[in-house]
Amino acid sequence: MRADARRNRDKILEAARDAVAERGADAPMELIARRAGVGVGTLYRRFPDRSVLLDALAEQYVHELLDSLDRAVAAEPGAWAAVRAFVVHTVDKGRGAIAAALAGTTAPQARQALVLRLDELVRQAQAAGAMRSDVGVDDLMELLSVFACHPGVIPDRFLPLMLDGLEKRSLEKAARKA
Amino acid sequence: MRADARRNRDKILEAARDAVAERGADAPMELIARRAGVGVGTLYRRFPDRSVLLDALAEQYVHELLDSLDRAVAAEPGAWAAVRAFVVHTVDKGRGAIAAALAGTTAPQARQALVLRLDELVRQAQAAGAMRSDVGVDDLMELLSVFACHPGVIPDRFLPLMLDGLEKRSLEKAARKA
DNA sequence: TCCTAAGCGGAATGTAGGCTTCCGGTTCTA
DNA sequence: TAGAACCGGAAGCCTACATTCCGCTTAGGA
Repeated sequence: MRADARRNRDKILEAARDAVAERGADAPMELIARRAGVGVGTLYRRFPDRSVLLDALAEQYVHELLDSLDRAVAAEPGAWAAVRAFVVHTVDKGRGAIAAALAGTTAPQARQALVLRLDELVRQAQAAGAMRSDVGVDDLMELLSVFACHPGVIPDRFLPLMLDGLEKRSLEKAARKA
Repeated sequence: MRADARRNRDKILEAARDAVAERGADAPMELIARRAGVGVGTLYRRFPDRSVLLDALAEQYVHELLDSLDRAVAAEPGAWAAVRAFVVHTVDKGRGAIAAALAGTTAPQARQALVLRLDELVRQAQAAGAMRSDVGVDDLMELLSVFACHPGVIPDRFLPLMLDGLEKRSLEKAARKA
């Protein structure tokens, strides 16, 4: 693969990510091409159809989430803190719409890895008594999707509330204050 | 207006409500007509363009919400209980997508009435110390929209959590248990 | 019962937005 | 410097809708 071709491939992937985040999984191919500063022809040569592009995107994204999760685990003192940090970071980055758009559809094996890793962490947090135990990974994944679909005011206002709801200690803390 | 014409008008409104709930504000006119068991021509004679139909829908819906709110106030013992019941009922009925789709767009005066009424109730609940005071009507309306957009598992799992988060007493209750 | 204005259905038309292909020109790189 | 790999984007095709139009049907008053 020629150097310029690889460069274009990367630009396309980046543009696609933005476009999909904004307009959903059926963002126009032409829009993606324009944003990448590339002709549609180039886009189609590299990704013969939309699903190929989407797959590539999903895989890339899930890997980033995995990295982000690892970083959270390394940086935070406990399992619950790591979960919390991961959720906040993911929602903040605001690219979650991709995850939402692609949720069940693509890159199932990569997604699975993420889910397993997160599940492990959730169980730890719950075992440590730091997190409500009537909520599971699947709930968390859905939560991410929802917040991802409503960028802006919704996450800002409700994410902390939601996280408080998931945390056990905060309940005690709040009550102690009252 | 002839009797059959009125009958059709009602059928159209009902079909439109379903269609908009499922497919958003730009649900195909033809779909609406088919569901109403009516030709497109009939639809267009009654509602010259989409916006007229949407307005009628929004007005009808907001009035229902107002009724529902009044009923909740009459049936429940306190302001917070009424707010809670209203939210649950609205999300359950699952037609909230209409509200979401139409949110800022239409029937502003009717919507305003609902917001005022709900605001009053929220303030009461907060004054009585039953509800978190860092959340307002606007937040509540947005919350409704979000849950409305994600029918199914999301509301089922998270609405109670969210409501717990909004309630003050539940915090104390939970802590007491722990 | 009969008449006719009010209604009705749905084919036909017009339009917009997108997908994909194709090919003449351009750019790497061996 | 040859030529294989690449590029851009115009062109054609297609799907999905909105909206109009008109010949047929029907409610409901005289």
